[in-house]
Amino acid sequence: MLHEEVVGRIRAILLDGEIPPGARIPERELCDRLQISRTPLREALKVLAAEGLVQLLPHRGSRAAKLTDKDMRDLFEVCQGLEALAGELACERINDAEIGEIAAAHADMVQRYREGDLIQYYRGNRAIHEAIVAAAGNPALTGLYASVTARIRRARYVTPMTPQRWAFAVKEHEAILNALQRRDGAGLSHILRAHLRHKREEVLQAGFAETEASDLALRIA
Amino acid sequence: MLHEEVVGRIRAILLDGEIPPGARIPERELCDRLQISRTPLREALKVLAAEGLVQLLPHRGSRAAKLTDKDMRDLFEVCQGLEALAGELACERINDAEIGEIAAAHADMVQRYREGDLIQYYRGNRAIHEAIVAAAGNPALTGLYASVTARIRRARYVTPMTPQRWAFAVKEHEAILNALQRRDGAGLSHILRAHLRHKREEVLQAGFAETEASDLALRIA
DNA sequence: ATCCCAAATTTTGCATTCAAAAATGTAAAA
DNA sequence: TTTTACATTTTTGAATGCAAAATTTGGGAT
Repeated sequence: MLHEEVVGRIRAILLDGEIPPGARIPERELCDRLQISRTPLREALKVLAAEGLVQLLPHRGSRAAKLTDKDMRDLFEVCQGLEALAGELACERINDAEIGEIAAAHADMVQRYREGDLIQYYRGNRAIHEAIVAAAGNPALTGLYASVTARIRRARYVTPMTPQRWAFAVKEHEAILNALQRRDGAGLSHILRAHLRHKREEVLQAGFAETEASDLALRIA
Repeated sequence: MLHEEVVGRIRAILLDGEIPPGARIPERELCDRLQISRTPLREALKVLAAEGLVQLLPHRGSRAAKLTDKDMRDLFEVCQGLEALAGELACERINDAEIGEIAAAHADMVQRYREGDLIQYYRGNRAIHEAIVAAAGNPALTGLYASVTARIRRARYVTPMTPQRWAFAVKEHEAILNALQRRDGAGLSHILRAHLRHKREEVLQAGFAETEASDLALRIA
C-alpha cells in the first residue's frame, strides 16, 4: 500500500465527516480497516496534521481538527486571497478552450440550479472554482488552494441555502464567467472576493462552527 | 525527543543548505546525528515532503527539494498574493503600538542599509514582512506564508544586490511603512506586490534556479 | 453514596526487526 | 576491452516489540 494512498483515504474519511470534527481518531480501528500497521498510519496522521486536518495531542493521540468560527473566518479570508490571485492570473493565461470548458461547466451548474438539485449544483460550483484556479497555471497555488479548501469544504458545500441567496450566488457566477471571458483580471478578482465573502457570511451566520463530536452525537440521539 | 523538534531541526538543516537542493537525504546519518531511530525521522521527512521541502521518491529515498525557475516564479506569485492580502488585513486591524514596532524595525533596517550590512539588512527586512503578516491577525495566513517563504527564503535573502536595486528596495520600504501608517490597505497591497515582483525579477535574473547537488559538487571541486 | 487514590489496562511514541526493492560489484561472454 | 547476466550488499518500506505515559478501574475512607 502506497503512502500517498493511506493519506488520501484518511483524508477522505475526515472530509466525509465519517470521523466528525473533534472526535478521537481510533488508530487500531483504522489499521484494521486499511489493513496496515500503525507505522504507515501514524506517518499519514502526521502529514494530515501538517495540513491542518488532524490535531495531534502529545501522548494523547490524534483528533479530527475542529474549527472555531475564528478559524473558519481566517480560512475563508485566505481562500478569498488565493481565489482572487488565481482569477487575475487565470485571465492572463487562460486560452479559449479552457474558457469554453468553464462556460460549459457553468451552463451545467445553472441547469442544476434550475432543477433545484443543491448537491449537484455544489459539485458544479466547486468544479468551476477549481478550474479557475487550475487555469492560473501555478501548481504551488493549486496545492495551497486545495489544502485550504479541503478544510472549509464541509462548511462551504454543505450549508443549506435560501432561495434568495442561491439566486444571488448564480448571478455572481454569471458575472464571474463574464469577467473571465473578457479577461478582466481585476474585475474577476473583485467578484470572486465578493462571492466568497458572501459565502462566508452565510456559513458563519448559519452557525457552522464545527461542533464537538460529543455534541454531534447528542444531536443525532 | 518531540516530533515537532525533529521536523524543525531537519527543516533548519535544509534551509541552511547544509543538505543542498537535489541532494539525497542520508537517513542513517541523520539518525545518528539526531540520536533517533528511523521511525521518527521518516515521519518528519513525510511531513516536510507535504510542506514541499523534501521530495520523496518511492523506493529510492528522499531528496532535498530542488526548485526550477518555474517553481520559483510560482512561489513568488503566491507569496505576492499572500503578502498583498496580509497588507490589506493588517491595515484594518493593526494598532498604533504594532505600527510603532514596525516603524522601529524599519528604522533599524535603514540603518543597516546605511552601514552596508546586507546580512543584517535582510534580517530586518524579513522581520518587517513577517510583522506585517502577523498584524493581519490571521494564523491560517501566517502559517501558509511561513511555509511558502521557507521554500524561497534562500533565493529571496541570499541573492546579491546591486547598489541601485538596494536603494530602490529601501525606497519601496519607505512607501510600505507610509501606507501602513496611513492604514491604506489598497495602497499597501499594491506596493507589497510591486516590491515582491521586483525581488522576483532580481532573483530569477540572477539565475537562482537551484542547481543539482551533483552540479554543486562539481562547482566546488 | 461520594470522593479519592492506587493498581491494572490501554494507548502512545519510538526502537528494532524483517521482507522487498534497488544499487553495487563480479565474472563470463562477445 | 566492453557489455551483460547474476549474485551480493545496501537501502527502503512496513510490521512488530517494548518502555513510558495516560486512562480506566476498583477499593477504601469519609
